[in-house]
Amino acid sequence: MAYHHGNLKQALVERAAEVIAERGIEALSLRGLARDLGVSHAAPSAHFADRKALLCELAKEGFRRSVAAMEAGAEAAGPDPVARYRALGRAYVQFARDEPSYFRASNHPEVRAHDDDELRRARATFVGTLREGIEAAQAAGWHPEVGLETLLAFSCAAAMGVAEMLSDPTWSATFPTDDVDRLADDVLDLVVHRSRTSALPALQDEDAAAPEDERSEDERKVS
Amino acid sequence: MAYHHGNLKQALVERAAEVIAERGIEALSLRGLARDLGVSHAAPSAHFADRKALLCELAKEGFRRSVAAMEAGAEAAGPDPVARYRALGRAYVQFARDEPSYFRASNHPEVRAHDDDELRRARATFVGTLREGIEAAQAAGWHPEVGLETLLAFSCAAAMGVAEMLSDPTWSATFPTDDVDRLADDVLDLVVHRSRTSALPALQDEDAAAPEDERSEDERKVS
DNA sequence: ATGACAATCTTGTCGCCGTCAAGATCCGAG
DNA sequence: CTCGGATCTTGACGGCGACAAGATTGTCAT
Repeated sequence: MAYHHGNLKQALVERAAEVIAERGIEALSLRGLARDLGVSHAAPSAHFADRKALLCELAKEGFRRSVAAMEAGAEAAGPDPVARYRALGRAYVQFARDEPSYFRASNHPEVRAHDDDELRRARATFVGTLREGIEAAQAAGWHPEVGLETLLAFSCAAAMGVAEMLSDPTWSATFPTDDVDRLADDVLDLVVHRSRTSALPALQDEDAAAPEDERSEDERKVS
Repeated sequence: MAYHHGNLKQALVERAAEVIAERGIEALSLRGLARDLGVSHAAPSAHFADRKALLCELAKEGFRRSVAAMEAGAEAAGPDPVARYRALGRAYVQFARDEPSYFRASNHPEVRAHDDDELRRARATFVGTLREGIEAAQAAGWHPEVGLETLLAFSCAAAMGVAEMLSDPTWSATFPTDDVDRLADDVLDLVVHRSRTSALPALQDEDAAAPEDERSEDERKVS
């Protein structure tokens, strides 16, 4: 058996993701990881100064992956800026459910409080991705009456909230929902909901770009 | 000095809230609390089986206080159901900023995973408060085109997200905002944003309960 | 080759913490 | 008055984070 593990750092991160997925962040311990990987109890300290540093690494990877997922989702959504913006949120929710470990690490309060430049940059990249999507959507007529910063805060809050709820079995149990995907889409529709001052053409409508007149739309309501 | 502390249980909860506010949930330890209160290291075990039970108690108290704050906020908002619904969210955000300890305890992932009937009931009461507000608002014409469960999930997610962001200095730092109250109100306006299919009369109007005619409303929009 | 050097890993230790067990003290019901 | 339950103390055990000192390995200049 080799004295050197070879790639202990990456192995630690990967095993940590497994442990978090199985038993939660609180159950994560450097000693436990070392035991799982067959190295001595202090081996991780060569790669991570402390427990927080490991979680921080997970969180950074989480931001990277979520940004990648969001950009891929936007790309798959086609050219319409509002559809792309909506796809950002959809991809983020999907990411939270696909990779709960990295998602939870990114949003854990203990990690949030951790002061780390690289982490801050990763978080800023994430927010920047959202911001670009909002700017493009707004330039296309989405919510022109609201400031960018307000839309950004709203989008972040909504994305976090929806992702948190739908990726957490405890919350899912509170809402009796069999089809989580459907619920996610319905909630996202509310988030993206066009403002009445918006000059956007309807999604599956051909045109009717009447900027101030929306009476025809009011008709088809309640059913 | 009395052998009995007198009201150790409540003292533990209160001191725990202080510690959380000062140094975060992770810095909370039963032994530390016992030290602060001048009792032996195992004294807390008479009132709380383990650390989770203490956090769980904090969380329950948090749900109670947030519900009380929300009901008070709704009461102060007057009779209009949509205004009352909006006040629920406003009060919850305010609660998160006024009592960060109880708020954080209620939403901490470690506590969420804790299986406790009383906690579940407290959480259900919280969700129920929101649900009633939504039902009333929807009965008054707010978002008639969306299902109640969808609106509930959206409201919960938005409330959580906004409260989480605006009560956390790390997130506040990401958005350069001098006036948090203003931002909270603007974001909440987006959450409550009337649907274009809504038959609601305007907020500060006297009556005009025309059920099918809302052209006059479209004129004076958001401002 | 060889020796310096940094990276990596091991072993040992310390103190804090959660948790359990056993016993002491207090208080009220009978 | 005594009995029992609630409350608190003392003591002990193991797990964990953190630090220090030393062993092992690969690299690189000489």
